[in-house]
Amino acid sequence: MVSPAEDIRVAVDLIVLTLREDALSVLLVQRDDEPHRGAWALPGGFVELQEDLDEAAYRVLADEASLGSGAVHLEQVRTFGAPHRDPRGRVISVAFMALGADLPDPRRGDDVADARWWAIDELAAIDLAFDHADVLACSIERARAKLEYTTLAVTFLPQEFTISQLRGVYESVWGTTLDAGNFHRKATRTEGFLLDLEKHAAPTGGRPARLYAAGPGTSLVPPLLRSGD
Amino acid sequence: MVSPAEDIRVAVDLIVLTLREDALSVLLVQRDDEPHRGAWALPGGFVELQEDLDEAAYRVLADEASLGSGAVHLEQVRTFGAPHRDPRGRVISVAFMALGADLPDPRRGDDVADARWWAIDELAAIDLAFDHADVLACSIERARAKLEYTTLAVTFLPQEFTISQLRGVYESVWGTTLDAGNFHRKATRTEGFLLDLEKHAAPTGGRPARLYAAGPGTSLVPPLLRSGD
DNA sequence: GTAATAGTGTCTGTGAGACAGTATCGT
DNA sequence: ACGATACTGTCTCACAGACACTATTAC
Repeated sequence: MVSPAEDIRVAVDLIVLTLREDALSVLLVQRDDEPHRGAWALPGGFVELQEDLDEAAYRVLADEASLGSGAVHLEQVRTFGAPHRDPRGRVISVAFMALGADLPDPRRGDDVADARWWAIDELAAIDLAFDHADVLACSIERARAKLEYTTLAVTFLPQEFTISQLRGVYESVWGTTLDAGNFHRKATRTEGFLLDLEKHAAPTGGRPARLYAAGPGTSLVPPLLRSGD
Repeated sequence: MVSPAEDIRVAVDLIVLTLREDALSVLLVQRDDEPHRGAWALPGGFVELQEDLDEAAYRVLADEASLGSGAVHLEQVRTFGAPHRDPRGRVISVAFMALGADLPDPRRGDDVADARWWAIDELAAIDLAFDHADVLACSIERARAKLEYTTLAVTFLPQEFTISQLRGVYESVWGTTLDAGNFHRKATRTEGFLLDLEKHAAPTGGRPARLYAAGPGTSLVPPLLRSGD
């Protein structure tokens, strides 16, 4: 069977999300080549022949963001393949979302003029390269939705955390405020969500908060809905 | 920029789901070529150079299932790209789920020995080609989950339908039984789900059922959870 | 009338949201 | 003492599930 698609190339694009000072932020790189030279874009790269899709994503994560695979939760979002999304030719891109706690400032990679974290709210002002604004919007909506019915929020936090910090994740990602008391009850009473470490954090001007770690569960039943919006 | 991925080919695979005699069923084709000659597989095909991914999916749908784009709801599921999933070489496949009402029996296409509907429950007995069992399982789980929080169930029904038929969709796809009275109340009182046509179906041995059409809403708030399972 | 299917009412338990109250720290 | 943060109790409303009841057809 002869392939009619020999000139299609396959890439992965990464939407690396973290919380920086309570703001949901994404890692962008400034392009050093045409097309879109000087524009900000999602980190990405072509898939190699002997490499699975998520291996490619991990490789790009290491190359362009100096992040090891242990630091993040990686998840496929969607594949984007409009014929002219890349002016160089036909490129189909598999978008991966990477969520991590307190990720470091990026070091500069190849083909890249600069790399930095952007708060989501800052991005209304700038134009992203290619269709990356769509890809990003799709991923952020996915992340927001998955906080509702999975335990994904803990991936934004260090190994040990307090309920207040966990609530802060929900508030920052959703852009809402939540009732502290009701959230506390809901989080602590949901089976499998949290592991009580039976110790306390250093106090920060009030009663010291109990420390928790991520529990064994991955889904939240019943879900934690952002109903009030 | 030289691509290191010139030999990767991109395909779409289709998971065409419908209800046949109250059984969730999928369209499979029997391969007429190596590899996996004689095995049953999901319909699929390579993406052409000037064609968007969903255009490719619609084309395959027309070629291998004689289904027009109006008849189905098409939705991207996930992309599968393990290096040796296809023994002929590196093939990355974007999986699309197509849901439709009462779809016709397929006519035979090219490269295909046979094509028919299989009830999901029959598939435990047979081995699908490539990684298509994984692809199918992933899609069915997606469909089951989306019935909970979207109005997707109506895509399995004709334009005009009764509440009983709608409940039948949920029962068939989830493999559960639901309380008729509670379901009726829930479905009719969820804003945007249904459009009351203010007429009745021909009776079938009992009180004639009111007819409804799909409403304008796409998401179900609050969701219709398969909690009892 | 009976059987069958459609649709409503009613009760009960669970849980979310509002918000008041208690606990434990620093100063 | 007081302010600040962490938790807990209580009330109310909405809704899911169980299930009894009424409605409208065919026979």
